[in-house]
Amino acid sequence: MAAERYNAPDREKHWRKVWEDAQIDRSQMDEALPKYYVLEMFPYPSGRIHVGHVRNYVMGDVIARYMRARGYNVLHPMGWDAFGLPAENAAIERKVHPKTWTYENIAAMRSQLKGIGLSLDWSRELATCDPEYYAQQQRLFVDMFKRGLVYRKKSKVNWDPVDHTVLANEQVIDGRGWRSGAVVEQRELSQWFLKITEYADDLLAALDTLDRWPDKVRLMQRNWIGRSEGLLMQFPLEGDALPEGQETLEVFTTRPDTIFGMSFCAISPDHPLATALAKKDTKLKAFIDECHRMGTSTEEIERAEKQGYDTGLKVAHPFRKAKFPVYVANFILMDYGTGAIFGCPAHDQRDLDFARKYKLKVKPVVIPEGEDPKSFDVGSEAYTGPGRIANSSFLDGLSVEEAKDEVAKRLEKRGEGKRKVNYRLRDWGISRQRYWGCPIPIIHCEKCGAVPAATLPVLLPEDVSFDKPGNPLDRHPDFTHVACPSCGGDARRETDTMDTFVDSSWYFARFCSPHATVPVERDMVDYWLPVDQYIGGVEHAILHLLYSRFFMRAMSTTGHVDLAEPFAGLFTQGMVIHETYRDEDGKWLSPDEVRFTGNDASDRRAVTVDGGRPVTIGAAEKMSKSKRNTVDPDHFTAHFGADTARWFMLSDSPPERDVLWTEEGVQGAWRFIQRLWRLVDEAASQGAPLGAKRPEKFGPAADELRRAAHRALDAVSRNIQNLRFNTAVAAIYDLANKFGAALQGQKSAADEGLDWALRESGELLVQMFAPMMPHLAEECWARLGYHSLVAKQPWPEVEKALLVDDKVTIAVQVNGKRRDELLISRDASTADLEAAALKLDGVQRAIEGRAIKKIIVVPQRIVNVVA
RNA sequence: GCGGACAUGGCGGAACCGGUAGACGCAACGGACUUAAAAUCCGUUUCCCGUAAGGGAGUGAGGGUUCGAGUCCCUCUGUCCGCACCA
Repeated sequence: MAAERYNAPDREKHWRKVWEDAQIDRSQMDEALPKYYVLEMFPYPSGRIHVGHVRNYVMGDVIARYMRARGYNVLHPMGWDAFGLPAENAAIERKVHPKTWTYENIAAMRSQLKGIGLSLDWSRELATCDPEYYAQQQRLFVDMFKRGLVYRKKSKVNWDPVDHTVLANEQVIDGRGWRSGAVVEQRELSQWFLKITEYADDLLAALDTLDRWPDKVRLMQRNWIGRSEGLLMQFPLEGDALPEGQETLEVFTTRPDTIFGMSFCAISPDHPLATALAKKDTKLKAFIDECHRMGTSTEEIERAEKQGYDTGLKVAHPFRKAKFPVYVANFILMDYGTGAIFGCPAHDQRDLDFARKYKLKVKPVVIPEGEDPKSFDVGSEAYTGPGRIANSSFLDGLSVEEAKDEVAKRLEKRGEGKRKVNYRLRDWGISRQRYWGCPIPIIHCEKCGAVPAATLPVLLPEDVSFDKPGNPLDRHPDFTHVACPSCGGDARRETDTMDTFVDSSWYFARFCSPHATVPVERDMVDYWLPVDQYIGGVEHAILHLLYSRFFMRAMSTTGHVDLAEPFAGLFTQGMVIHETYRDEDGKWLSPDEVRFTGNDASDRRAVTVDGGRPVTIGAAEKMSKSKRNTVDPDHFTAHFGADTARWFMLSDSPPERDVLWTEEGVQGAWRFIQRLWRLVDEAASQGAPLGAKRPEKFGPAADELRRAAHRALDAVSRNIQNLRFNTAVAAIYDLANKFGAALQGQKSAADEGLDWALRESGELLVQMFAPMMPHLAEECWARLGYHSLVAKQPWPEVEKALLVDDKVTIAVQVNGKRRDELLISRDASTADLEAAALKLDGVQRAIEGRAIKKIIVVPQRIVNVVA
C-alpha cells in the first residue's frame, strides 16, 4: 500500500510546535557538559530574509543539531545588526521613523526565520538598536576611553554640499552624491578613533594560532595589517617658497637600497607641506582641490592616472651632490607612512608611471641575476625582484638586504634616518555623522575638553525629523545642550554616532548573557567563548573579523573578558546566485514574470508571462533587489516546505562556493523528500518491528545493506563535522538508492536478517538526515513507531567492523596506465599481488612480451608494472 | 593600481597523504506501468574509433618532477572577490 504524499507545509508546522513546547534549543550554562557555540553572522534587518540568509543559517543549524546529538551543550543564538544607513534612507524616502521601520522589519524577518525550523535559542535574541544593548556598548566605550584606547583626530570624509551630509564610499558615484548629484567634496572633521594599531603586532602574530580559519582569510588579514620594516629618512629641503619651520621632509621607505636610483620626492595632497605651499600658490591649491574630488577610497586613488604638481622645492640627496624636485602627487596616501616618499622609478611601478609621465630619470640600481648593469633597462615594467646593487657608489655589489642595512646604518649615524616598523593598518575611525546609530557618550566642554557622559545610557531621542538635510541630532536642542559632568558648566553633547561595525564587534559575547546589566557576565563568557564555529560571508573576511578580534583584546584590557580570539573556527560560505532576465527594453524581470519555451538545455529561451515578449536570459548573479532575481523564501516554503529549501541549499555545491538556485534543483530536492518518505514507510511495514531482537546471523543481502548504512553513517558524520554538506548529501542519496534496492530485493527473495537490517538502516538513514531535514525526520521517526523526538536522540554509533571489507579491488597499471583490475583479499602480501597482477589478461596484453623492469606495489591501492 | 581566490562531462560537483578521474545530483535519451498524462520504477550517458571484444584521448593552456599528477613545482590565460563611511 503506497503511502500518501508527504504534506510538508502542514507537517512542518506541527513539528515546529512540538519542538517549541519541548524547548529543544534552549541553552543553559552547565559546567558538567562540554559546550559548543555555533553562530552565524547576524543579519541586517532589511525587511525580508532572502535565500542567501537561509543558506547561512541552515549550515549553522545542521552543525547545532549534529553537535547536540553528539552530546554537547550547544549555544545557537540569533540577533539583529539593526543600526545603519538603510533605516535613515527609509525615513527620508518614506517618512517612516527609523525605529519603526527597523522593528517592523525585525518582526517580519523573525517570523520568516521561524518558518525554516532553525533550532535557535530565541530567548537570547537581541537587536543592536535596543537601548538594552547599546547602553552596554557605551559602557565599553567609556571604559576604553579611560584606558586610553580612544582618541580624537581630524580625518577626511566625503561631503555632499547639497544634502549637508557625509556620504559613504558607496554613496559616491563618479564623484557625485547618489541622491543630490552634487559634486562631492572632501572635508576634514574631528572624529573618534579606536587604537586598533596598539594591537597590530598581536593581531598579526595570533593569526598563526587560528588553525580552524581558512588560510585565505588569514592571508587577507595579514596583508591588511601590512607590517613592513623600513626607514624614516630626513631630506633637507630648499627653495624660495619653502614655508617656515619645514626645512626637512620626512619620508618612509621600505627600499632604502634604491636610494641611488631616486629621481624625485612626492608628497600627498594632504601633507602639511602641501597645505602650507598652497596658501601662496593658487595653481597648487587648484591641483589639490582637484585631487579632493577624487574620492577617499584607496582603490580610486591608486587607480587614477598618476598626476603631480611640481612645487619648485628641491631635496638634496643624502649621499650625492644632486638635487631632486618635490612633487605633490595624487597617488600618495597621507594615511600611510609619513605621506611622503622618495621615488625610485626603476623599482616601483607607481613611481615608474609617474616618472614616464613627467619625463624624470629612470636609473636601475638593482640588477637581476644574469643581467649586465650597463645594459639593463626596465622598459615599462619596474623591476621589484632580488638582485645585486649597481650604479650606487658604496652600495655596489651588495644584495638588496645588505644594501638596506648599510643605508640605514649610515643615516642613523648621521641622525637623518631611523628604522621603523610601519603598518598599513590604521586606527579605526568610528564617528558617523548620522542619527541611527549608537550615540557616542561624550560631552564637549570648553573648559574640560571631551568628557565621558556621567549618566548612561545616552538614549537616542525619538522626536526627530528627516525633512531637513543633515543629522537630526545636530538640531535637537534637548539632546545637544547639557551640563558638563565635570565642571557643571554649559557644554555640548557629541552628536556623532558609532560605526555599526562597533555593534557587531562584541554581539557574540553579549549572547552569553543577553539581558545582563553589565556588558558581559564573566562566568558566562568564560564558559561559552570562544565561538567554536562561526559562519558567514567572505565579504567580512577583513573588517568585521579584525574589529572583533581587536574588541576581544580591548575588552581584555578593560577587564571585561579574558580572551584574545573570539572565533576558534571560521567558515566563509558562498552566495546564492540566480539567472537574470531582461525584456527588450532592458528592464529587469523577476523569475515569476518569465516563461521558458526552449526544447532542451541547449535551446533555452524565454518569453514574458503576460504578453509573450522575448526575454534575454542573463548570467547568474548574486541575488539582488535591483536585478529582481531574488527568490522569496516564504512563497517557496508555503508550497514545498522548509526542508526542501534546506536540502537544496546543502546539496551539490560545496558550501564555500556560490550555489546556483534553479527550479530543477528545487524539484529534485522535493522529489527526494517524497522518496524518502515512501522508503521509510515501506521499511516500517516490511522491516522488523520496533525493538526486535538482533539476529545472530545475517545473509549476504542483509550484510551488504548494513555495510552500506554504516559506511554512509561514517561518511555523513565526518562530512558534517568538516562542513562538507554536499558530500554528506551525496552519501545519503547513495544509501537511499541502496536501501531502495534492498527493499525491492526483499520482495523477490528472503535473506536471513534482512528485515532487521532494513529497520536498522532505515532508522540510521532518518537520523543521518535529521540535522538537515529535521521536520521530515520527525515524521519518519514517528512512522517507524517511536513516540520520542529524533531531535533528542543521541547520534548513532558506527559499527567499525562493518567499514572494513575483506576483499578489495585494486587497479593494475602497466607503465602508469590502468590495464586491468584485481579483486583480492585485503591483506594479500606484496608477493601475492605481484603474482596475481602478472596473470591478468589485460596486463599480459599490455606488456606484449617485453621484459619487466620493476613492479611497484602499494598494498590495498595499486600495482604498477613497469615494462 | 594593490591584494586574494578559483578553473574537472551538457550542468552543479566528487576524488582521504601523489595511486582505478567523473561518486552523488540535475538535464537528456531509451524502456516499464497507464486509455492518457502526471507521479513512480528500470536502464544508458566524458569524447573519438569499433557491432563487439578492445583501443586512443582526456581535469583552462604550455612545460617540469615521479613508476604514477586533477592533486606537487614553474610560466601563461580566463573568471570572480576585497580595498577602511554598505552591512
